[in-house]
Amino acid sequence: MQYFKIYNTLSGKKEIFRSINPNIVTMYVCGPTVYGEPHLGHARPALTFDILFRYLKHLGYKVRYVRNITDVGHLLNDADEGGDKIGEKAKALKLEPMEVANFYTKKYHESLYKLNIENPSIEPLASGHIIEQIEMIKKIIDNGFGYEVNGSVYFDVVKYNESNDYGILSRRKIEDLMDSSRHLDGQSDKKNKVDFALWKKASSEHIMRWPSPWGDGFPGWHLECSAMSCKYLGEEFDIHGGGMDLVFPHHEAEIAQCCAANNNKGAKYWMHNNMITISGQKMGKSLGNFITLDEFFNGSHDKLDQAYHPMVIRFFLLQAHYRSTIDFSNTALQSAEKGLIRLFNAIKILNKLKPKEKSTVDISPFSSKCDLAMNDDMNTPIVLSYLFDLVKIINSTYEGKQDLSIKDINELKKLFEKYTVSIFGLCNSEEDSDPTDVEGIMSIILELRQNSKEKKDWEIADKIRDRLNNLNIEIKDTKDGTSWSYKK
RNA sequence: GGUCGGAUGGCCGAGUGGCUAGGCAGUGGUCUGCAAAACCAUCUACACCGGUUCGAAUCCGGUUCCGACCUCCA
Repeated sequence: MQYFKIYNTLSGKKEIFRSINPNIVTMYVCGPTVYGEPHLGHARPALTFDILFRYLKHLGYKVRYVRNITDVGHLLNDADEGGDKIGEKAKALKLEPMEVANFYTKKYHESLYKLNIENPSIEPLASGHIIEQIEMIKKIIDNGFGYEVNGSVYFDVVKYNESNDYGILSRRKIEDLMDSSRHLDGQSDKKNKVDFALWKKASSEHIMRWPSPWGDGFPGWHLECSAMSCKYLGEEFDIHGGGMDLVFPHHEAEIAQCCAANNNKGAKYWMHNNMITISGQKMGKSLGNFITLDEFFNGSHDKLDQAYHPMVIRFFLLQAHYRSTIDFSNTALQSAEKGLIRLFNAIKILNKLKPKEKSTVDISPFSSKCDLAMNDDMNTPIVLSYLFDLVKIINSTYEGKQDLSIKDINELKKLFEKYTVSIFGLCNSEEDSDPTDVEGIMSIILELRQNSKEKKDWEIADKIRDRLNNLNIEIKDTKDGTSWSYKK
């Protein structure tokens, strides 16, 4: 019996995953704030938890996967001042804030679709859950962990820490936070500088605003995830995911809010994907060194030598473990592209292998080795390394240097289908989407070329090859006849 | 400054006490009318200094360098 182990940030260890309810997994992942173009950094958590979503389903769980869209709140800085990001963008573009949010939500969806990332079960909007957030604030106040000042409501971290552990997730001590937190300019309404806003009073020029028991305002930084996870997954659920940069303060605050409101930490397992770096430094909006997904897909960014197919991006990310940083470079991406083509070619060849009586290689351990790697905190690079071992076997079988029985060939087909397509979501879209019978047409062309070759009419044979090459179709002459494939 | 993580071959990137990651690139060969692909073989490692051990890239201590979080961030 194999167990699925995942690294839990809460314990700092890999733990055996056991769902709260048998056969059902509830999972919440922090989605983007939709005020800018989706970039490579957004793709990492979306992909990490897409793999988890797919894998859990593979393990036989019914999964309810909630990934939010943040379309309100979030001030530009921590000093309780400045507009909110969406509002500022709306002002700059002279648009309604909801136009900004909708525009970038659509962009986000389009990019994830291209990356073959499955839709979550529920994708709630923060703006659609203001009532739930207000209700949660009321509970926090009633339980004595929130206080109102001048139309804003703050979370009393110091008081909370007396009976709970603020820092349980990020392993921080409140004394250190008191020492190191940035000094705020001007007077703050907060009792302590570690306190955070649950509700902010809207200044007169603030566009995004809602009525509340404390006056017109908008919800605080961290509240929406607590309110929405609770609404759709319950006070206690299985997995909460997001980028590592959200561990503190965002997820720490979420735990505090949930405990303060419901006396329950919320998620049992906290999972965090690492960052994407560019020349060793985090790729991020605030650093201005990010590359948008569209730019990758069409190659339009200065730093890019070429366009990269979404599947190449997907494969590139899967080649690293989700808890490692992964460094972007053109050479790394180009390597990934070639590797992916090699993988796809082998899958195609696999379907053409001629079975023999008996296999000369033992492929039986591979399936469980792949499962073992996946069960070890989703070690996708290791799974890929095994698949590439199999690529070698498939290719050498095609060359006639190895034999595979029909049983083993079918075994391999199942294995590649399971990992490459179902779990890793790598699809060779060019072949899947072709409505015409290209195979049939190609076999006619190749037959004619074969006739020329037999007559040693190299001119015709080469012409066919060159012309097809111009159409992005590559011809390969092998012992068993000629094969063809798309170049990219 | 505080907390945490990292340093692996030309590049990317796994592993974690003894046995090979894998991809890309390089080199030599096989195949081929040529080409491409593929196959076979092969080369370049575990930041530095100590220690533990029969044995360490892997454990322990120290050093250097890098990064993340401590403001919004995926």
